[in-house]
Amino acid sequence: MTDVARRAGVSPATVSRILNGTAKVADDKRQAVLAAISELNFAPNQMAQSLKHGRTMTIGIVVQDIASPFFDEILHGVDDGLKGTGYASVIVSGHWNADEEAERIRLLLARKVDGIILLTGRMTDDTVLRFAEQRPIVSLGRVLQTERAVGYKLDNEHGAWLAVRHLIELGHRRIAHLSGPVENRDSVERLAGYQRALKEADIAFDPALVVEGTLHESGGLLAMNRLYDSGQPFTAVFAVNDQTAYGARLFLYRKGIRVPDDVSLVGFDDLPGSSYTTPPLTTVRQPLYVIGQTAVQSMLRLINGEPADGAIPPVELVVRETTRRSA
Amino acid sequence: MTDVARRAGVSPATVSRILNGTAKVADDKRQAVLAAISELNFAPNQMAQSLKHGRTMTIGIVVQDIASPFFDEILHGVDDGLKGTGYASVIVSGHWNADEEAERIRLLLARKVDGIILLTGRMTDDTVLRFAEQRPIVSLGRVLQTERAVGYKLDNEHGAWLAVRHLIELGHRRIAHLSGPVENRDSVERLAGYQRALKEADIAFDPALVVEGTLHESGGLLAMNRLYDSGQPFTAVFAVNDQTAYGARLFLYRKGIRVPDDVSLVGFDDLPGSSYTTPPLTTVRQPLYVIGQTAVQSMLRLINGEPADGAIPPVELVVRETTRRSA
DNA sequence: CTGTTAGCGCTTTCAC
DNA sequence: GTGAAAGCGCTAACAG
Repeated sequence: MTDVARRAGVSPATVSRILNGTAKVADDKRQAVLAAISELNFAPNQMAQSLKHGRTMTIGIVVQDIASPFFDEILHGVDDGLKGTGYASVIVSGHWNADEEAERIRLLLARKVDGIILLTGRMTDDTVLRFAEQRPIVSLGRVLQTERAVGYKLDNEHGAWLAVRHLIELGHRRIAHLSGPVENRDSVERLAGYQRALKEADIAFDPALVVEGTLHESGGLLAMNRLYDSGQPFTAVFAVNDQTAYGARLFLYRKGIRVPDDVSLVGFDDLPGSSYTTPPLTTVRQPLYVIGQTAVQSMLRLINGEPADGAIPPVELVVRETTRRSA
Repeated sequence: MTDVARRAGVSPATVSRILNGTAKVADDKRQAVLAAISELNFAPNQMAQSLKHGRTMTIGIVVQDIASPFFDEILHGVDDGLKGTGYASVIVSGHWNADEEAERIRLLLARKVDGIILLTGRMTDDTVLRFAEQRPIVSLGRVLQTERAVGYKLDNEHGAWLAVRHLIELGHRRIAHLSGPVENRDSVERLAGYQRALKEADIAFDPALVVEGTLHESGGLLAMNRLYDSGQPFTAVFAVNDQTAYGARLFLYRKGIRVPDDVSLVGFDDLPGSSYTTPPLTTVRQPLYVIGQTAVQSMLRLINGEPADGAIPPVELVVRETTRRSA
């Protein structure tokens, strides 16, 4: 910048003023500076600007798994939300581990990100709130509402209830559930929704019909395998998420059990791939992309000291082709 | 840091020395400083360090689509490769558009990233080389080998050849190809591999059997639809990538055409989801994860002024359950 | 309107 | 071994 100033015969301050439109500058000097800038191919050092201003124009995103279609779709929304704002994002992964998550957040804090978007995870709300003292935090998967932290929560219980009620309306009574790990909040909430739907239909809850998976395809396959081996009769399966459903689907295929002719299958998430499975998966849609966008908007408000609410569209049932009336 | 120094009764310089192990410090002072650090919950401002050192410990990653399983898997490798190196990544998307790509790179450059990893894209090699004058660049999908830039290239032609030869060995003669956009290098190389395999087997190339898709599921479905409507007989389909194959698979399902009983299907990429399609997809495996890791390692070498080669494992055919002997 | 000056938080000679 | 001082590239307050 000093070079530019010298070349244009002005002071660095003037160059700065022109760059930022901070004050009026005589036209001839402006031209000279602009010329010098392009000749020198100059671009301001954002790092120095950040040091000065105390803001890095960077926001940190904590996902749990960087190669998951679930987080991907949210990141897509985040990316689009950030577009044109001048902010960039640095993405780190907590790998579903509270300690690692905290570690990564400290990393982001050391980098002086202007805010942190936390996509689910295993940390306690207290820990999150403590971090929020340093930087504003927007978090998915928890209910938070302070000056420095807001949280969004999907209605997992309701979503699961929608899915199971759909199955019940189709005449199914023996409805199995491939659940997620008990440590996972979303999973237990979905289990609760499953149970409520059964109860409302006066169907007795049978623990033998609930098998725990891992939220991944492989876990879904294994869980389905165990359910099958248990010999329990069932005509429908509600999987805790789409990936679990994919795994279950494969097991069923291997056994020659047709979907939906022999058993109906419902997932949860509506991942992008779910409209292209064979057959396309009936599932509960989470507005992943919108969640990402909304999180960014809230973050921007928080950064500017404005209040942020946290309204996202509700979950909804998407009926495709893996469910049908019970024989 | 000044606070820490004051509290410990030493100079800021000493604190710095302890933090970085730059020089020997008396043990009592060291204890005092360490104590002060933890009492004040102090962490050095990376921004200031960067300003001083001229390196940000950040590397920029340019993908083309942030919600694609293909880039995701590479990013996964990148993320793991970065682990423990002190570097963080900022990911931006070029959306398969040369101008946008250049724009994003300029953004990264303004942020003073220490290097840029370019995952495919539409920019010319010349443009890349010009950017490489400013920061080291590792690029996927092009052949580059200079002091400041290295490139990796998958053997698309060979991969496609493997896929089609497999089909031919199974007795197929009428093998259709769902291709990608002609602007896409990878796609035309795969088309070339398809043609070479046919030629080697003395099967005449029939342009009517090649239909262009978009590299996405929807394009695969449409392309398959057009092929079907054309009335051309075929017993096997080689799709330019897995996503195209997924789309094709769905169309076939809708028409009641069985895979692999009625038609065989091969993809390209071996996305994580491809082992869980119904049935699991035969495809050409690209070592996506390893590519990501390798790119990081090369970047780190480049940054340190060391030479970097660019060796990645070869593509290989993964035979699963969508191909079978022609009737 | 514009130049001078100070300082963001850290590291690194250079003396002592 | 340790402190004082200068400086990374920029911006903002203060004079003029």
